[in-house]
Amino acid sequence: MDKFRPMATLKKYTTFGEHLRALREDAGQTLKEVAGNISIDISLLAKIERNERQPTKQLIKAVSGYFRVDEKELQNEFLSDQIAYKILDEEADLTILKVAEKKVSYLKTLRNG
Amino acid sequence: MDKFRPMATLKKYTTFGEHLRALREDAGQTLKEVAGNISIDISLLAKIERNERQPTKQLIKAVSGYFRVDEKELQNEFLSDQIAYKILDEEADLTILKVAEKKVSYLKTLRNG
DNA sequence: TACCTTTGGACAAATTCAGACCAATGGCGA
DNA sequence: TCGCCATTGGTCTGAATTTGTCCAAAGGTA
Repeated sequence: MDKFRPMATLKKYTTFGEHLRALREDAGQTLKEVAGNISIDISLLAKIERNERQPTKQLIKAVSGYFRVDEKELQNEFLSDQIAYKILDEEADLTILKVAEKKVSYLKTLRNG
Repeated sequence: MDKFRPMATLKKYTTFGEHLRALREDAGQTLKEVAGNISIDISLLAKIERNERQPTKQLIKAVSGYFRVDEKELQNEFLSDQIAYKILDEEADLTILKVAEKKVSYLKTLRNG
């Protein structure tokens, strides 16, 4: 335990990959260590940390278990990433988020009768 | 012109497909007519109207041109659909939209320096 | 130099999905 | 009821996308 290492978890994460990397560095582990423990290719894990590959649900489950963090939280981190990147890709206006929110509510009430 | 037909455009659309269908019905045209004019399979157009297939950008451009509506508007309709469906699929909380919004803003400022 | 970690590229495997085709269903007028 | 036209439903495939693998290259440190 290095009590002087700044905790990356204090930082506000902007992406899933950054979050994952912070978890690993806070634990003071290498890519090889983590990859070995969750049975994944080192290079793939590195790419996921750099957001060059998307994590599968399986991987999110594995890393949240391994680092003892809430799985749902990581899922949300990833999901909000996807939405943000899509909006940037399409150069869409942020107002569509409000539209999407209304659609969700509406579609939910439809399903529940 | 049937001045007594209720204009579906007065309705609040919930999905891209509904919007597209309303445009067609307001114009009083059949699937065959529209599909023929924009060179697309009838069945495919029907599925898109029922949200069983996703429109390509090409198709969005074609129909917005054909019905003389703003292309960007239809693109946004589709994009917000995608986001809404994703949230429903993943059973995610609506709060991730706020997170996504912040991520977009942050990533934008990064790109612009 | 030797060693360990991370990054990068190329490729194979797997997945995903629009689009095509045709059969089946539905509605409506004669 | 029959015939016609519009819509829907099911299956399949070609193509694009993307994960995951492997290995080489780069970077850092003692």
